Amino acid sequence: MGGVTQSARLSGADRRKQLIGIGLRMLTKRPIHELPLDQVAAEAGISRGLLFHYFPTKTDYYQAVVSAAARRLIRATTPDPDAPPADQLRQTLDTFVAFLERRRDLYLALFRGSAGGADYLIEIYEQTRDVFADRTVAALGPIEVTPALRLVIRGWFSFVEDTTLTWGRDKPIPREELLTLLAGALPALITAAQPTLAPQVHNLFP
Amino acid sequence: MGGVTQSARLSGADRRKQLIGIGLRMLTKRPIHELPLDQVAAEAGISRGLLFHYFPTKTDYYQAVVSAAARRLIRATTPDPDAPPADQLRQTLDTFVAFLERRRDLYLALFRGSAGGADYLIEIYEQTRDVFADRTVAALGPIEVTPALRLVIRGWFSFVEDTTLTWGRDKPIPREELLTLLAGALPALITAAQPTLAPQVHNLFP
DNA sequence: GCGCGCCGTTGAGTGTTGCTCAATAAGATG
DNA sequence: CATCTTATTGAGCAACACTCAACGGCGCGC
Repeated sequence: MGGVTQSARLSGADRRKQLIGIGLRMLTKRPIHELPLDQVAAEAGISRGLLFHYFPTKTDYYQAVVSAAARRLIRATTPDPDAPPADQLRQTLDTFVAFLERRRDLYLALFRGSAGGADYLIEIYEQTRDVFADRTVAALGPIEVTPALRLVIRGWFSFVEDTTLTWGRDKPIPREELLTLLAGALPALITAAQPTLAPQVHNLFP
Repeated sequence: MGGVTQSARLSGADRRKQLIGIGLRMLTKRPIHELPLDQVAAEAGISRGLLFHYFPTKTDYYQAVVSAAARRLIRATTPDPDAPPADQLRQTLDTFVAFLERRRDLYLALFRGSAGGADYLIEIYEQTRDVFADRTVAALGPIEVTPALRLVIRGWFSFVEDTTLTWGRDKPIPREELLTLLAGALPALITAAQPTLAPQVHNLFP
């Protein structure tokens, strides 16, 4: 099983990183309420008491781990800021699908699973989605963001997230076709919601 | 607060129903790991021991409650079997939105965020979605269900679910407009995924 | 009406787990 | 070397999930 390394004295920051890393790994396999903090401490080679020194409650620890996962996701999907907006959106989509392929269990356990849980988890999930929504709006160029459009953009993210996760189970179509489908869905949805925007949006993905 | 009724001797089936009903109510307010089974027992006016007689583990109890919620959702959105397929889909959509409006917390707590995604919960969620996917396929009439189409239909459900939940927070557009948007999204997505189906699908919602 | 067994019900008891706290030891600073 | 900071420990507590042996009301056969 896990490498129960006898650990030397670490700096606070390093110890936190180590503990969060362990959580990132272990919470991918079991849900939070099935993970005793004793096991985390054992894995890190420290006493229970020290764990509580860094994370006063189990909730604090969990929150820190989920936040770390969110940061990873955002970092992994950050597009090249010098590329044209449409390309940036393409990149985000592509890297997002790649992330979900590689870290499927982590994503399911840490985001999807916690999205309906406690408030502090919903908060993290919402913030993450806001980042993607903002990137999408940026890619659309200078158009008025009506409430309906904002709704559709967030909904499109859900569509992308869920379709990719479902696709990842047995990959019933080629990856390229999936990406085309996901990309094509955005102008389709926007047009359905606001037909006046159709012309501006149709050449989003040439 | 809760009516701690001193309860008489009940039949097994009735006691189960009562306990599940209590779970349905209490789990809407706090997540499962913050709900001691003592409180459930107290609310029902029985001893802890009896609770474990009906549900051997806390997981068993939780699973039973989530299943019950899923059955409620499916029952509440079942369309009139004698109506034409397109009407049935309209009905499902309308009642689904109504359900999410009325039982928002319950839906969020028991489906969207079920405790870090244990397998038995994902299973229930998947089965529920399958029901909606099947209803949608039925409404489309006799067309070949390709893998891509199946993906899009599931994805549409996610779009509907999430958009409605987001909309429910501050209702930035009128309810009717939301329904039109959600309904219009299905043919739009299908067309985006499979242009050959466009003609058959465009008069889905007259 | 009477014994008898079934089953809903209880309450005390147990091991694990989240969390506290006072005391220790290792490194940095003067 | 003295002192101050801080990472670290381990004992101890309370809450909770879960067990188990015994009780008691109800229906059944006789």
